[in-house]
Amino acid sequence: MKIATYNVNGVNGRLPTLLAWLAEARPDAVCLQELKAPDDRFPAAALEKAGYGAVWHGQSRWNGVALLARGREPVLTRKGFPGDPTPEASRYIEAAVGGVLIGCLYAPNGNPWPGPRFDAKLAWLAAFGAYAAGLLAHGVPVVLAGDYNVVPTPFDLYRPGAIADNALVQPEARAAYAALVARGWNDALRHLYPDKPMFTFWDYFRDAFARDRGMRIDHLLLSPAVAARLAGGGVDREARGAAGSSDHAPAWIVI
DNA sequence: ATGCCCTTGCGTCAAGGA
Repeated sequence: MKIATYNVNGVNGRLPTLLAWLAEARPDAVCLQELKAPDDRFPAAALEKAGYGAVWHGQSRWNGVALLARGREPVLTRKGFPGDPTPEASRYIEAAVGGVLIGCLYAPNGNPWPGPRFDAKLAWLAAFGAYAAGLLAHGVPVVLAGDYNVVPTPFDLYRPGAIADNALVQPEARAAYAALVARGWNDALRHLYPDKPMFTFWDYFRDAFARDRGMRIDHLLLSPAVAARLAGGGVDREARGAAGSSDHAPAWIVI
């Protein structure tokens, strides 16, 4: 079973590139973030034609998350999570696919730092961490995949010490992510590739992708039951290089 | 120190992104 996460940066604007990637990569389950579309403009028909069932939690202009499943319908378990400090923002959707509970998340960016938006990011990450701890306690197979908007360590960045005033690299944000891993969530791609950066994002500025000035901010965290079955993973960098691409690349695992 | 580039919306610019 191949499970992917992809911040599409506009699901309608990117629909052709999304469909091309789905046909090429053939993931069994996909977490999408930054739909930038309200519920009634989610392209469910086009995705169904491509062979994917879907559940979604949209929002006009910003945020928005969805879960796709190839050849079946995801079994929706929740939109949003208990304790979310900003439930009006569509940042979480969760569904069961093929016996695995999958949480698809889009954490707040938190810029500019410092300030209220960064404080809101920390509050969201703390609340999400508490919810995730509850999932772990159930002992069921869970994958929490999405755009965490955290560069976990300097190694996950094109140049250690770069963008030091950015919300994505602040110690408090890194501590929130580290706390998830410390509680028992397995950072799948870092586990598989301890010596490779595995960037998932390159900004649109300054030819960042061509110069490989990237960062790793999209993560798949696995509960112990899933981590024990981890068989492989990667980042589809070529998707980032396609014309009209999102600024993120898909990241994926196989269990 | 700043902007670069890109998205969506009822829009001719703003706000958010990271």
